[in-house]
Amino acid sequence: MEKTLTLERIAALAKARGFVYPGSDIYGGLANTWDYGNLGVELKNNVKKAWWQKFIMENPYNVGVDCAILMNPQTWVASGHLGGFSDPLMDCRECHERFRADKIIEDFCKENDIALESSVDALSQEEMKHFIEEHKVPCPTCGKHNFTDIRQFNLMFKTFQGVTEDAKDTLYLRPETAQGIFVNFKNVQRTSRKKIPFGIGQIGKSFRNEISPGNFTFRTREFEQMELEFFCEPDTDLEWFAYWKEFCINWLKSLGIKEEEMRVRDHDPAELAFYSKATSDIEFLFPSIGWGELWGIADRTDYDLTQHQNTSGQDMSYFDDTKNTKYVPYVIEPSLGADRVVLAFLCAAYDEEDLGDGDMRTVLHFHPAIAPVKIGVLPLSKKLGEGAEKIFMELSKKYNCEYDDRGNIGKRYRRQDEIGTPFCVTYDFDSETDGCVTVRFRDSMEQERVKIEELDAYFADKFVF
RNA sequence: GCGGGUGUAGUUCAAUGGUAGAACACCAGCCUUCCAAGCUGGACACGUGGGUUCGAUUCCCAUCACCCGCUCCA
Repeated sequence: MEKTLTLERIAALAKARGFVYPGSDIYGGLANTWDYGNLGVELKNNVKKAWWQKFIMENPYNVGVDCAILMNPQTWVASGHLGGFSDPLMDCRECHERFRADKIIEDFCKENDIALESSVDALSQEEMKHFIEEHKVPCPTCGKHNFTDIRQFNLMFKTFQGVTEDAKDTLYLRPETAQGIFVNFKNVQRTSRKKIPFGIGQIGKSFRNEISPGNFTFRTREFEQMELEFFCEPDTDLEWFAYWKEFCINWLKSLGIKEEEMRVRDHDPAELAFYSKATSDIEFLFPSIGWGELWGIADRTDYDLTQHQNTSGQDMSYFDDTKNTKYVPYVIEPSLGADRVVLAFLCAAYDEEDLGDGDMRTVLHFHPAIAPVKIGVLPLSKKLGEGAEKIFMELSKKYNCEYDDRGNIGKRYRRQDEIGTPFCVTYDFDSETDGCVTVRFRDSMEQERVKIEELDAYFADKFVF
């Protein structure tokens, strides 16, 4: 079973079968935008549904929200995105490589034992530029000293509200869904009557002006997140951190991600974002890319709520009436990229099976719960259309089905295999008299006879997870 | 963003300074009827915009997109 699967092959299949197309195709495209096609939208919706089901619907702690993408800019002042969500970049004019000014200074100081009065992060752009000129800091790659000016690269998309493009009307597209949850913490707590610990989940689009997106849908500037902000008592945060880490891993496993395809990577203290006390990434082994982050689980402490409390002047604390104490809750945030995890499921499902004698089939072994098409309904012959159509109409009320009467039956099975349809129902000449159909399984290629009137009950438990 | 490469049907590949061919896929009809590649017919392409030229898919420039590398990634 040795084969080198590449992202390119996945992207090719995705485009050919209607999972994902390049965005704005007829205008020559727009870099790193992708559109989900007829099958892709089903797959993605199923994945989102599966997340919502386990994290919100079935979960005793959590409730959901759906917040606006545009928010009062004060939100980003409080969250730190307006000040800190940018990198000071400069290029070497000699070798054309690009560096982060703060990184270069940091490394230079370490190497030459120079002690800065304050941390590099505290330096302004001017001061960094000045430092680099004064010390004739060399380019780490070519050793020369000929840099461009420092340019700030803010990762937030800017836009304008109203008709005039005035600075005071500047808005930002949210770079994460989390802040919508934080600003609504009091609202949701009150209306849901939840007691701590409890969580608020959200699925929605976010936008980041990444310097270099790429690798198919792995990193795009517009992407969808599935985030949970779980509020708990201070000092219980590390327990909940472990709890949710386990919960997320189990969710992935239950939908067919194998243990050897994922790993957990704990950030070391130096790597932690300023708001975080602990962070673990669940990574997936992508073809071409290698290990890539799927799910970031962060202990955000009381950072966000405190920031909003200070910036807005609103009380963000919670009163625990069993213990008669008041505190700003701590937050555990498992944040999952929807497009990323869809890509992971696509990669994990992809298989090319050698059936011997040069016969090969491409199969997507999706878990039935996320398969875009649940059941293929196939009349053995076109002449059997009437009976098959009736079954299709009936099953379509509950499941996304596909009806196909073109070409021979073997070809149609292969076609369904290639888009990951777990079951095919074949209506044949005997069906007319015995009232049974053949149910054929994608993974084993085996089949069994089922009474037409029992199909409903037969499929009832096939798509749960 | 920088350096290098590539751009012809949906896909994989031809050819050409003067009507762009094929295979697979697709559609219609016939045959067959439970695991792809039977017969007949059909639709579909020179990424975009300029320039040179009597004439450009072919030569030149720009642009866009993709691939590889560097960089970056809350």
